[in-house]
Amino acid sequence: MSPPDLLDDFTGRIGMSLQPMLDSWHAGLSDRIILERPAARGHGDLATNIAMVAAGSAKLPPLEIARKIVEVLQDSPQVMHLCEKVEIAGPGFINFFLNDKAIADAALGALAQGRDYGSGTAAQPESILLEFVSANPTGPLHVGHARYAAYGDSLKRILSFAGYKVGTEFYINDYGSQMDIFGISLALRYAELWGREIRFPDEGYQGEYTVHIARMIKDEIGDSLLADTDPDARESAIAFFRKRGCELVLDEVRSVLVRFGVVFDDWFSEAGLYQSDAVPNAMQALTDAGELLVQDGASWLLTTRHGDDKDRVLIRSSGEPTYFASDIAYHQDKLSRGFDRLINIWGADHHGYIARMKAAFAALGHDPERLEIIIGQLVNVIELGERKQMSKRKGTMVSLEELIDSIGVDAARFYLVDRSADSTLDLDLEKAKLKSEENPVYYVQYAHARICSILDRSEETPADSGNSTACESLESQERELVLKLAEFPRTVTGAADSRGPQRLTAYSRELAATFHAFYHSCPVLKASPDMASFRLDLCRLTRNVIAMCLDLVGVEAPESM
RNA sequence: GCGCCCGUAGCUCAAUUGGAUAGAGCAACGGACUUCUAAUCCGUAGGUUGCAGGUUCGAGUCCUGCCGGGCGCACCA
Repeated sequence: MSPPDLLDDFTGRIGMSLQPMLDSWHAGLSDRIILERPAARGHGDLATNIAMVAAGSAKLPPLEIARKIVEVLQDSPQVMHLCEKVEIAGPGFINFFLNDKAIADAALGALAQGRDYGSGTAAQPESILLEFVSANPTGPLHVGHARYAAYGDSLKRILSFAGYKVGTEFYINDYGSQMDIFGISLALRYAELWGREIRFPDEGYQGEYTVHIARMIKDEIGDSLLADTDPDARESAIAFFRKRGCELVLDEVRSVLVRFGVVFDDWFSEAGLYQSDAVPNAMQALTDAGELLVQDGASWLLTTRHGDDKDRVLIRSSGEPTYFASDIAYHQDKLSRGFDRLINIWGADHHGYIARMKAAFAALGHDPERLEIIIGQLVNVIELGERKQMSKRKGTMVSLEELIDSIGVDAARFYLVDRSADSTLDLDLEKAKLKSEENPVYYVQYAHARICSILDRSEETPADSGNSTACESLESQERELVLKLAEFPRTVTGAADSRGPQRLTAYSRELAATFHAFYHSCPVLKASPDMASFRLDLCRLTRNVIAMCLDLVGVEAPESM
């Protein structure tokens, strides 16, 4: 159990001092009552809206409540010994001006926690299965997948840091008609490599990459399947190309993701579901629950009972199960593995699928709340000022590989995760290349490198960390830095709860800016010995927090630049 | 037509889940390197948060209706 950080500690002290009075007003300490850093400097270091919130149940004007609260706080040593002064402002805010000693102590307390500072804040540390990317294995990943990979992986890191137990999974859609088309496309490319005339079907995968894959297969098997690749090719040959092509694509997908810093705990094959009884079992469970209806020769899941706008086919009249059928079986499997919550990250083009999936959960007797679907908006590629539709089939796309090659992993990940997932992202690769040196990631990394350089030049060793005596008097930039550092635990909580990694990149920029300002006005190594020692501790803490922020979004924290 | 997402500074985006005077970066302008990393800092300028109502002590944030953009609405996956 790590000690509470500055904000939590102070909140606790206020709460304890005010409890009796709040009880008498039947107000309680609801989560609407917040302690936060006010935007304006003149409003103190910390502020609370408690008087305004309590006004409702106390049936008194906010300002009057605020006066009574401040009276009580003035008599509370545990609050006042941290404060310079307390004042009432605006419609009833109570503003706290902390004394320098309290601020300096907070920094040393945070530093003492090392890599645990800000971690383990989850209110209920549930176990979560996070599924993302899950691209069809019919070609390389593109920048759209890159966005989900960066977002999902950052979310995994953040949730884990916050104390959740998180598993990540890539669902391989290696079954169904798209795979058949992929197999046929490869067979045709293969024949083409042997000099045969081919006519490529419109719905085939025409991207250049199919040639490379076909060549790899050709090198493996020679001409042994050539006779089978005519327009009326034998099913077994198609099956071979489908399977081998899928394996080769997955090898590439896996390795480019590793390069991108994204490693999945599990890869789950849809085709594998069909090698077990998972799908029939799920159908049976739905039949037993009376949720299935046979009509027009097909089996329908009555999802309208659970809020969907139309019922959905699970088994076609041909007897073939739909994608939805195997997806239900897949989610049954996920639940059977004991997760409290399933989070799926889907592209915006799948949002229409949410209602039916949740309905299936309800039909199986599960609480749909356990399934959380995050919709990530799409990435548009801009070329010569024009929006281009990305299509794997036509081969018109910017691959993750190209993105990494042109701007690097750090800039790419920071850029992709630096904006909320629910706004569409336009990516102009040429512009991104030109502008990559303006990427804010370097601003943050530079602060880290700067600190490392200072620590490197100082006489102190890592063993001196945290041994400074708290300063009695601080410069304003020192106060700002500590207060900014004090926001880190809440930033992590906010990022985890709102599933918003961009909170961390935004925070890391603010922290870097605060540090750079501190750097310019507060010399570290040239200060008097006591002061130098304290400032070195501030540097260590800042370095740790920046490194944690960057790590939480999968970006390196370099020691020099 | 119905559903989901978005609309904030010239551009790209934030905004502590409803808090006080809406903030950063880029672009523009003016300053600071014989100094612990100038990939930095300090300052100036830039806004009716798409529009109109509503809810309340308080709205960029919540509700309703418009306008504009994106994405969906299969016995495809």
